[in-house]
Amino acid sequence: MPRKRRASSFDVARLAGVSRTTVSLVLNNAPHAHISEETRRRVWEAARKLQYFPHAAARSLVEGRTRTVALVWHRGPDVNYRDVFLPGLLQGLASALHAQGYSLLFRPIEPQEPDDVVLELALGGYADGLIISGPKAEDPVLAELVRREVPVVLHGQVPGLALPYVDVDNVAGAKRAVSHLLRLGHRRIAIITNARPEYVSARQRLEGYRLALREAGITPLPQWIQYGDFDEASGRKAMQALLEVQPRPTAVFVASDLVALGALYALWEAGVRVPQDMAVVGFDDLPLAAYTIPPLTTVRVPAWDLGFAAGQLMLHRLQGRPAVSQRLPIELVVRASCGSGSNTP
Amino acid sequence: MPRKRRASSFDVARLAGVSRTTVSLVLNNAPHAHISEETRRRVWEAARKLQYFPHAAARSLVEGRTRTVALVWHRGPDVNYRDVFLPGLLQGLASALHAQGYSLLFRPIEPQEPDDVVLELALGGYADGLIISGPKAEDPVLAELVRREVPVVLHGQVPGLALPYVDVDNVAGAKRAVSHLLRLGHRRIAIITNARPEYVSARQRLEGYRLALREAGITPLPQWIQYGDFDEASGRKAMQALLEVQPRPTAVFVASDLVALGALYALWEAGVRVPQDMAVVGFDDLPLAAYTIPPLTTVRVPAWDLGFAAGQLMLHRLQGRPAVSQRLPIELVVRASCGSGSNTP
DNA sequence: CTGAAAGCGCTTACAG
DNA sequence: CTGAAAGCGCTTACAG
Repeated sequence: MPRKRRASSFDVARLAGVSRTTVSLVLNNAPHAHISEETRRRVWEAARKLQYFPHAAARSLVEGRTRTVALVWHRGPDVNYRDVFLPGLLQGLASALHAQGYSLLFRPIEPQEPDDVVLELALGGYADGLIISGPKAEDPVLAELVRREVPVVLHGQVPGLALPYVDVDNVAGAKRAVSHLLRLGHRRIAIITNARPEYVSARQRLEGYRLALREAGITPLPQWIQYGDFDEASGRKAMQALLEVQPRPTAVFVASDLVALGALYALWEAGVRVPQDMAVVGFDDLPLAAYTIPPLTTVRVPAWDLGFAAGQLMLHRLQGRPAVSQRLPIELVVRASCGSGSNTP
Repeated sequence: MPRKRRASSFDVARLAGVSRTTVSLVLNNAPHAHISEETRRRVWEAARKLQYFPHAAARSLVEGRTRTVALVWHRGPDVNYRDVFLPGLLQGLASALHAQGYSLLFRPIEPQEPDDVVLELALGGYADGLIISGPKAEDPVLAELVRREVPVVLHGQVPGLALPYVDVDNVAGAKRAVSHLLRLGHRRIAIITNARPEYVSARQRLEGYRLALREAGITPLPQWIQYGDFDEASGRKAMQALLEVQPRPTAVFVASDLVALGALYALWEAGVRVPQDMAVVGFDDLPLAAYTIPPLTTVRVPAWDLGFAAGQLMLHRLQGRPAVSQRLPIELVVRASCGSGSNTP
């Protein structure tokens, strides 16, 4: 048995007593090849014995595809925020890809990197398709990729771009959260968004908030609407502003768990009890949400499912099947911070 | 300008009026090639104009290496725990690799997957080397990889294996945390480990705890030592046990922020004030540590640095340079939960 | 049912 | 200083 050198199809062919053609046909389960059971058995046995794996580069070269998909991870102002979802997203994505024999390349892009690097991923034969997370509408690379007919799936929506995407249903999620507060009897319900209004997700979650209030016949006061900026510090500041509003709101929908963490902190500092004096609902359902003080009622964002859906979408695109954008459904996780759940995580 | 078809070195050669050899020599900055400035300029110009990127598979095939490193991410009982560090680790790793033109393949391994898949990564030419996270000492794949001389770097130590690794200095970190509590005047200091004693990191952090106490002339009571199990629930349970101990400890070192989150929760439930009635120090410095109630004093684990160091180690190994294991230094981040920091995050 | 041969797109000795 | 040619390890028509 060879120790260092990897086995080639030639070695397998020799050991099995057949040609390299036959080895390839058997190992790839070629559909139209009529090969005897006995021959197949011998080839598989030889491959196993030699620990033979077809060389990826050789196969890529001849097949004209890499069976690899790249996740393009733009570093930007919201990267810490998205980082929380990266593990789930990556593992869901990998799961979809591996099921079809595809590999996953992870490619973070620093702000100062030239546009070329994304193009190179596709044109240099590093990946057959790109999953792009944190896309920007104005990004010229996106247009260039479309022009070169590179298969692309976006993680997060970009209005005005006809590219397939996966995302959660932000509007429905926010609406669900606020409806829950309304059902608990709250009328003065404020919002702290997850991000500044330039961000699509922030606008959509704000829209869900407005929709829920409108259905209840409530017009939110302008002071009820505060903008978060991805992190805990922004939530603390926004909550401090909210505490000044007269009459004080009795509930807040915070459209991000991280921002909500800062908001809870501000309430604790101010001696305002949650949920008695102020009910709080978050968005994301990070693992920590079950252990905030008190535990946070929140809207679950299924990171793994998003990754899996993105992978499926890409595989469909790569196989020429219709690739339709996915807006994944959300779910409200009721804990103690809204006043209707239990205090036990 | 071609739209769909990617340019090949042939296209570049024709446009620049030279041979494909010259194109390759120029674009790769071949050291011994004496080529006129004018020719170089023409080649670069043609490559730029055609958006030419050498085909990765073709290059891999001829060079006999992929310029790709795979991160092997074993899913196991501690995966949620390690997931918290994945974004930092990945991005640090990618940063080290990209600086040298290497790509990063992400490969999660599910528990039921056969051992072959890790071997295939190397023998099938998917990667030149493997970074293995969450390695197990008994893993037969590890031995096989060594036997086949596959370059491997471990994330986390495995005693008895002569493979290069990167890790934090768990002993020093724990010792530092406990020394801080001693300096604040605490004598009855308990510990909740990050994991069960089978885990190397749990044993090392416990050792740091013992070392610090010994230096202060204190012998810990057996009841002071509780084992966490990666998650918040285990921290809550361990803290509840600790609250029964008489006389009650005045401080706890919780060797994981996630576990500490559960411990803080148990203290809140029991009406025990932090830090007045019980000082708490964590380990990891997750982003949320600054916003627990009260903010958590903790030992920082530099995830990005660990990834970067792992990448560097691998590159050294791949270039035949000495690859020496790295134990990264730690740092104590003082906040409010220990009683000596400020309450402002 | 199986084999000999071409070719995927590069890099690299080797000639000139 | 530059070009013609071999070869990396596969897959796939094409013969037989």
